[in-house]
Amino acid sequence: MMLAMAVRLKDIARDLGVSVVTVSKVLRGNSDIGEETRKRVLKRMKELNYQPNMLARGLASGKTYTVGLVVPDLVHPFFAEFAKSLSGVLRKSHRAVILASSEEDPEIERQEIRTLLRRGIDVLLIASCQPNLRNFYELGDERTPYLLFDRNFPHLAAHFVGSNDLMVGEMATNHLIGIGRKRIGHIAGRNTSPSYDRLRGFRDAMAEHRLPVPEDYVVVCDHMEERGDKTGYEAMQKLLALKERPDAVFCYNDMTAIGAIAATTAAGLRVPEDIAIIGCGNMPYNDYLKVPLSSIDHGTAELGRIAGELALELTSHPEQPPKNILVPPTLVVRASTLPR
Amino acid sequence: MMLAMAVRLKDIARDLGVSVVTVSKVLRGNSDIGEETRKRVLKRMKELNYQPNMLARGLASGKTYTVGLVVPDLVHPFFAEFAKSLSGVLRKSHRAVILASSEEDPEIERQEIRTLLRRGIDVLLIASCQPNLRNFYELGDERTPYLLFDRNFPHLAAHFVGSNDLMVGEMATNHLIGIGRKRIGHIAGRNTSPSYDRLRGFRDAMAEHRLPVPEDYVVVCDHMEERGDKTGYEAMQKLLALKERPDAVFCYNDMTAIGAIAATTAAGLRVPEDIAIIGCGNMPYNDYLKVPLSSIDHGTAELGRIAGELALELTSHPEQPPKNILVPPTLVVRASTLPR
DNA sequence: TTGAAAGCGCTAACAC
DNA sequence: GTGTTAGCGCTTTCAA
Repeated sequence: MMLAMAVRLKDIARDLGVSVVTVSKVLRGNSDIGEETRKRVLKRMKELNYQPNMLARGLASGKTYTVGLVVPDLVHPFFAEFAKSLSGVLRKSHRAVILASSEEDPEIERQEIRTLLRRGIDVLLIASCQPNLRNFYELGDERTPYLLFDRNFPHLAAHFVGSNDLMVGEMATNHLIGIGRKRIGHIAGRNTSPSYDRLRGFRDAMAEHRLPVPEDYVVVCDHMEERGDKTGYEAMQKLLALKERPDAVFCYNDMTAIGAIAATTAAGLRVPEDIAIIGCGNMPYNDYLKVPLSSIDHGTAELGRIAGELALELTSHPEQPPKNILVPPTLVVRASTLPR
Repeated sequence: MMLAMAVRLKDIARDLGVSVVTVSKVLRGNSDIGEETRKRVLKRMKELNYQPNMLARGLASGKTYTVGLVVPDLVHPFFAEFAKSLSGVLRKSHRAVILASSEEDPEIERQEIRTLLRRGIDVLLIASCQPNLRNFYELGDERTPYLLFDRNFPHLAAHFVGSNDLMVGEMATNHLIGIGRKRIGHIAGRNTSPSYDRLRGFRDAMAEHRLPVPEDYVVVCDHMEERGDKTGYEAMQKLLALKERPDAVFCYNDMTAIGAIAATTAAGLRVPEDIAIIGCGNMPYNDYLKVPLSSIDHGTAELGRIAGELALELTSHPEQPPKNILVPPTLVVRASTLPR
């Protein structure tokens, strides 16, 4: 088989007796080209199956048609689905996604951001695992626009796309109150805006119904994402050990809730009769669990779509005031929070 | 705040009164540079936080330090975990991953392969959703080495990394036989090498124990990945409708098995007492299901690691005879296949 | 040990 | 409409 070297604009120009610039203009749909020339060029391009070299184009034009994506953990269904939805949007606009996983490690995140910038991405999307803003100073020095998702930094004037986590907390809590529970606990995350906001939503809803939240009814944990079931199990044990234990618990995410349910049944109690439990994320397997798990769905695919569209907009109009897009969540009720 | 333009080799060269070439050599650790010069250059690079422009480097050298990854569905935990593990390996070697999702659509896959090649990746990793070899002809024309994973094409002399799916089928089936089952069915996939191989393993194991496999005991399905639970549910209904229904079923993957269990219990039968069911993939939530699900674990993280290492090797030695690396699976027993 | 020259494949600005 | 010139930031080759 003939192994053809990659075809270049130069080859087409030579074949047709025109200049490289003319060919380049046709390629980019530039209008100041004669109809006849355009046809000949396009024909030859097709014949040779010409594929533009994006490195060269990027170097010359400063636009790479590439988007950088940094997630804390690709295995977490939320980030996987977000990435999938995002890449679908970008594919339609002929953008590629360079993927980086920070493994919830700020130092790796920092390194990955650097690597991405070196590659000349047009825009960066990041769900940062930083507890502070350090990694963003580096970004501040660049002209590359960026967009936060899932995890916000209110003090950073940056674009953000995420679920409305205040509503998540309120919605979950109001649902538990609505099925007649009064002693409601919360297994919370740490150091991320969804953690803060869901907790705040929880407190707001409780306050509104004049229900007390004893200090030890809120268990704050690390590692909600990676081994959430273990985290949830241990957190729930603390709640069960309280003198007056809760009759309902709102868990930061579904895996934590699964662990919490396991701890509850291991202690000889029933879900939802003794303790109702709700999670967040609405994982596809929630229906098939030992106790089908109620959850707050934050519309992951839509988040990915919106983030993709905003990212595209930023590539053409980088200098615009920060947008803050919050997608409202929805409640999905299953057996784990059925009324008594 | 000072917004610095990106630092270039030229800037460092000017500051130090040396040539760009000298700086470039220091950057790449070239040995023919004086110790004194090297130190000065490195110092200045650090001071200015120099980051090489990978586009320019790629264009000039032909090496991009970038790997292309094409998966059929990023949301499937197997591909998500594979991608995570792979990107971990590549990060340590300062390679980036460009991610493309084919959505199980051969035409999208074809487009994505083209896009990746335009970007000058050093090596391509792909779990192809093609039923045939069409998309690979394009690859054959290029000098970019590529490596198949998860899904093999035996007639294509290409590198492959995957689980030993023949063993997967045998292991699952032997386990079901080992707990005393004799009428064993299989819910199978279509058009992919894991489907063929698991089916073959199933048949081999049955034949070895002189157990019959009636034709309608093998239900071949599409869409095992995306909505596997629905697929499994419907396939299981067919098996349940048989005059002599199976007393055990080996399902292509865990989601299918979950659907199969749902269909079984919906029909008023018990798992595992009436029908034992085993899946494949060993998803993290298998422990928490209504019926904890036995499964074959194919060591996804290790597959990703191995694929990453082979990919790196291919970037330095592209022309080597195709390797075929099969990782042996392991059996994980849970309640869904406990002996009566 | 260092650097000048050439070029990777493309685009931007401007002349014709 | 089309082409010329210049250059993106880096590497490669080869001469000094």
